[in-house]
Amino acid sequence: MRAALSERSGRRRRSDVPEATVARLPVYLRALHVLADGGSSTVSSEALAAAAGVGSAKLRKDLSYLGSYGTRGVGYDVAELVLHVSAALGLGRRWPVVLVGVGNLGHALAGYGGFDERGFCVVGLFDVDPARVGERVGEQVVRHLDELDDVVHSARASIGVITTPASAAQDVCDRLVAAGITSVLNFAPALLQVPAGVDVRKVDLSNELQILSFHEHRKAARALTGVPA
Amino acid sequence: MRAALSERSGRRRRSDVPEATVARLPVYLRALHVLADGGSSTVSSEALAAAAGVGSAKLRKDLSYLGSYGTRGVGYDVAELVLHVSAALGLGRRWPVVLVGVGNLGHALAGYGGFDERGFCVVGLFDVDPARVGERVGEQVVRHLDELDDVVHSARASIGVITTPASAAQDVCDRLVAAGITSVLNFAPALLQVPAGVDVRKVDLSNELQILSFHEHRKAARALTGVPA
DNA sequence: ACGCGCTTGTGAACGCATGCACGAAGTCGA
DNA sequence: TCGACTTCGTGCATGCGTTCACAAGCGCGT
Ligand SMILES: NC(=O)c1ccc[n+]([C@@H]2O[C@H](COP(=O)([O-])OP(=O)(O)OC[C@H]3O[C@@H](n4cnc5c(N)ncnc54)[C@H](O)[C@@H]3O)[C@@H](O)[C@H]2O)c1
Ligand SMILES: NC(=O)c1ccc[n+]([C@@H]2O[C@H](COP(=O)([O-])OP(=O)(O)OC[C@H]3O[C@@H](n4cnc5c(N)ncnc54)[C@H](O)[C@@H]3O)[C@@H](O)[C@H]2O)c1
Repeated sequence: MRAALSERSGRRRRSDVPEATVARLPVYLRALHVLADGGSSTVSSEALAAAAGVGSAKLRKDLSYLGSYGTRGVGYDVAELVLHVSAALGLGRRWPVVLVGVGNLGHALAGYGGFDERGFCVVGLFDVDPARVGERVGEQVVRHLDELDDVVHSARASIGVITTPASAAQDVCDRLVAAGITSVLNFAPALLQVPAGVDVRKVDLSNELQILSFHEHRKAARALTGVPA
Repeated sequence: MRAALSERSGRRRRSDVPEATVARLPVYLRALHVLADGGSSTVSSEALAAAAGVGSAKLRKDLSYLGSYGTRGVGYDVAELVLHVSAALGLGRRWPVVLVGVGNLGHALAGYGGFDERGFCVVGLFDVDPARVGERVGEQVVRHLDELDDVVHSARASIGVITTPASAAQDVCDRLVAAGITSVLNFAPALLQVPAGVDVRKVDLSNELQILSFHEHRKAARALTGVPA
């Protein structure tokens, strides 16, 4: 019998949190903040799970990847858990974010206060349209895209948001990566090509609507054929 | 061939498409449109998969849930596949959509032309703020929320979008459901409670950023400790 | 001090999704 | 007409994620 706990690839290490769990941590964190504001000092996995809209077993397993921060027979200390989840998400610091494409959607995002409340702050707005450059949006002034490198470097930003038309998205993405950005949130309906080490998340509102229409379609079909109540 | 297809529960029926596949169909559809605009009349699973950013085996399996619309040795007919995928997504018709909460984000969505291009049309904008009601946004005039029932009923809308503050989201959702809406796209950071038969999809931009910051955090930690190369 | 009830943390079973590998089926050229 | 080549459709194995169920652990009341 050879080394039982091999650290061969494939084995899950201590600090290795499953992606599905990572995607739920922000939900838990928000639920915890609501509970904290409501005056709760401790919370059971059952109650927190209900507040987050998941099963309690799933919640416990998710939190167990971060460590053993609960007390058996009691539950979790809300304030303490907020700290641990925040730490896991890297929210111990405030992340500078740059946004490119200050159009319809970019304006809404730039003026949104919710980001600052959750650990992010916009340090730069960029566009190429001369009519946009110089415009004041929120606490920032829209800069020309050519200034991207300077701002990213001086603010040490590593997160970028793309709200340009799809046709410009890949080019903008390349410039973001060249400037040092290593995480991209993309609202344009385009598939971005990035080098290894750079993360991309895509938010596509049309996709969401089409997924809904798929289910609507099935509901309507089912109402006619299968189950007439 | 005998009818060996039992319709036992648990068996996957013909029209039963896995949820993960449904979520990718809009991506394929968009890629197909790009290819069609580019002049391609047929496309192989390999090429379409590359355009959609997935593996070719996954793409073929996904499409196989809709039927056998490919030609071995050739590939898929682009125009034909567009029709089949559109049909599966229920895009044979144009879906009327109502939007509640014409603030920062609501304005951006209401003025967005991309929805109309993809099978949806906004048939009503609603708010409770007297200052907003009456304002012209895009091709619509903002109505008071009290008119929701009338509009939903007369336009036969079944899809609703919520862009109100989180505190009002559940109340607005209840009113949407009461008016007859059976699919909700929610941008407010709140967990919505809905009766069975109503679908909800949530889009939370802060969550997306926090997921990115998790990975950024790990990258930074790894750069210091593990792999200095 | 001690047992009782409550809740966590986790091993194990299960189910879904992904990736591989290949037979089936169609096209194209000779 | 036929054979070789191309690509689809899919059974199968693998891995990931979810759910179940329960022992371990902690606080509290007696
Ligand atoms: N508006 C919405 O509600 C909405 C909804 C879903 C998706 N989207 C997507 O978000 C993106 C932006 O949408 P929008 O409505 O804000 O469009 P928009 O045209 O109003 O804004 C786009 C902005 O990007 C700028 N831009 C263009 N090319 C650029 C470049 N190369 N570098 C920097 N900036 C550049 C333009 O000057 C403009 O200000 C689009 O891809 C759209 O499909 C928007
Ligand atoms: N703006 C953004 O970029 C952004 C980003 C992420 C999330 N969000 C979320 O989207 C939602 C809207 O954001 P926003 O920036 O547009 O806020 P906003 O305050 O600009 O707009 C909210 C609108 O909803 C209306 N409203 C309030 N209560 C209502 C009710 N009961 N019925 C109908 N309408 C009502 C208000 O009158 C206002 O017009 C919020 O939940 C926010 O957290 C916004």
